[in-house]
Amino acid sequence: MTRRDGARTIRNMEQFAAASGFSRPTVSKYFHDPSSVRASTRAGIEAAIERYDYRPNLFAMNQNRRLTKNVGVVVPLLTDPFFAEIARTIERLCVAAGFRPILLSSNGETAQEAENLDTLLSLKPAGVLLAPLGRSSDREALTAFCRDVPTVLFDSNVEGLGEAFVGSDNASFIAQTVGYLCDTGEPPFFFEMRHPANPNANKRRAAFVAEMDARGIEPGIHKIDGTGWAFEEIGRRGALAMIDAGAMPGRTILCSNDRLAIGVLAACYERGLRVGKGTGCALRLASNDDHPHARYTCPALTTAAHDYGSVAARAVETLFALIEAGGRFESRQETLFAARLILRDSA
Amino acid sequence: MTRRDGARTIRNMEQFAAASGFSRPTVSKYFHDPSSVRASTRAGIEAAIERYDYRPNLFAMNQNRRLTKNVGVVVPLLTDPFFAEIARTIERLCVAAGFRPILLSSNGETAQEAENLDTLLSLKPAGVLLAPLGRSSDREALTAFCRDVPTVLFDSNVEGLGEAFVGSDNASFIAQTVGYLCDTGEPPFFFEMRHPANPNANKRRAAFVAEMDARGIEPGIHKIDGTGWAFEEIGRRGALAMIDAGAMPGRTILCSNDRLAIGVLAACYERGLRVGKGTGCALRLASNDDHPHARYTCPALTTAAHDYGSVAARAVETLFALIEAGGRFESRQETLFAARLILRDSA
DNA sequence: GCGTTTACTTTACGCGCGTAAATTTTCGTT
DNA sequence: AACGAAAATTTACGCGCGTAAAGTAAACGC
Repeated sequence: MTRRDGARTIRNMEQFAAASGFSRPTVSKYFHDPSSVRASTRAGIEAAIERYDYRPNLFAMNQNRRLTKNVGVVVPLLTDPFFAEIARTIERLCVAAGFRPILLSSNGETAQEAENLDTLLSLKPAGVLLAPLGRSSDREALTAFCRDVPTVLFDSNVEGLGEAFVGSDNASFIAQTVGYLCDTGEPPFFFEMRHPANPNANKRRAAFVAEMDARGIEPGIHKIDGTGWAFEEIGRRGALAMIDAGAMPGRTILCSNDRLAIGVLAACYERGLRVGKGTGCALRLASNDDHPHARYTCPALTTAAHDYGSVAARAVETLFALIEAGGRFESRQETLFAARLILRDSA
Repeated sequence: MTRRDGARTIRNMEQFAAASGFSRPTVSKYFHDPSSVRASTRAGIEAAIERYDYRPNLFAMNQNRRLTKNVGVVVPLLTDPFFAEIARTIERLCVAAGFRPILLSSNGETAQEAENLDTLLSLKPAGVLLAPLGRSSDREALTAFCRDVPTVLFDSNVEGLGEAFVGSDNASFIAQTVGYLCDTGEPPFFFEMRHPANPNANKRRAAFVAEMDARGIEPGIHKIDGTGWAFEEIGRRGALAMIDAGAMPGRTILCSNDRLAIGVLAACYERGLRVGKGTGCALRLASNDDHPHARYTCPALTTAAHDYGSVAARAVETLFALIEAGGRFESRQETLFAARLILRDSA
């Protein structure tokens, strides 16, 4: 016997209703929406819940419901603290709104992402918040999923997918970092992966080129090899190769994202290159994202910060609006939040 | 209408059984355990699954099952990459064994941990892998939960709770780091939080004292203030205070864990103290855990590594054995894995 | 070829709850 | 006090599947 039931006398809603002195349909209605019953009734039922510690069977509840109170949350990589943090915020907001968030990570793998959507499908979620892998997503699978489930994309946009997108304005990130770097010294060159997994990376590169063009400066870009999601290691190796080959295009680096920058910092340290804005420093390094760890690198990373809270809040709000609208919007909404420049010691 | 069903003709197992040419009970049996039907039958059903893309309703399946194929995985803080990584490994193993892992984070909060267990309870899991908060856990709630659900603890042990514990041998961590530091230079002093949230911290301190005693050296311990799970910031502030007060008991630091060490490194950098084993270095710093980030600190962190893989694998194995044993072991099993010393540049 | 085991089918019931329709009770209002 | 609206109750059925029992068909050993 796996489960060892105590002396819990109440086994189902029928018995609970009898014990609490109300009818089962009324109790059912209460559980569906407590505010749908009279205050006195509500108080009575809640007292009975307290007394008997009863909660309806989750599986039976959802079986006959067309849409459940489940909300799927899919992130590309949960071991990345950035996504862990935003997921945590989203979860909180969902719970506060009476929904049950189900957090899934795609672990950077196409197959896992598709599998996650498959899992969600069988959980009949009221809606899904999806941060797609991006380039390596199975577009067909995602499209099919979005046809069946009200979905709001966040973090990474995939054109036309889902009913809405909420994310950060990559141009704003680049404008601020480039602006700061140019105003305080030598213009930066852009450091990124040759084949970035994330669509934001492409937007950032384009924004960088545009921003430099607008300033009449030739945009320098250094592309490094490597695939996958181990960005720190990719950044480190790319930086080591660049340094050792004497191929550094300048002395001010703007990394596409913080995780790459963390790797670059490690490489610089290994090669004895001091990073920072002081006189004894060999180069300046700035980046984008304000990764939870950016505060604790050596030196602390100057970076453009996502508006975490706003992105998470708006994504959740949008999903709820979508659910109430019946799962479809007139047109696909895109919301972008501006970055906030965080000045630290690296540049 | 939220869900927009395509032309899927098969709506339930009845229809699927008819279409596949087998009876519903046989199909039901197949889904419960594919190996329980004849190979030819299995092939036929699988062909039909392929053709009709049918999957049984999750909620209806679990409603009448005493124990589901769900397995709960609860970690104290998912934004900590250490837990994210171990959770990822555990999830993989569960899926491979045909179980459905449900990952929940307690976010460092007592109430959230209790809530997670409550959520799991309603999901009728076959078993649960629980890494408790430790000191701040609601012991009563955990005890009640373990009475109802087969539970294996991991990472943090709580005496007497759950049917088994799988974790790392803190004494082995300390023995290796202390041994190395003592053999290669000045003996270390121990750097830790005054009121650590995690029980492993207490074991490590005790092991440190014992190890130093065994070597006939007075064990120096520096305790810092701070509560919560923002260890990097706590470590940083503690180190800044220590440095600025000139209260550093020595020039070799052994941190209780890597996240504190990361904060200490940041503080040292801010104060211009070079960390490492070279001649120009002001102090050496070693730590415990081999946090995913330890490779990318500046300098890279010398640390004692958890045997991630073994802990995860054994925890999962133990849980499956527990489930097969009917949810109870004769006696509470405790399995500890030794640490592996990772030499990098910080000491 | 027989008997035996194993696998499958038929039949039937139950799980716990959603939910609709019709009826009765309760409440707030004039 | 009377009345209409709101809320609760009664009754009844369905969801999709688990699962037990009894009977039938297929596979196996010798």
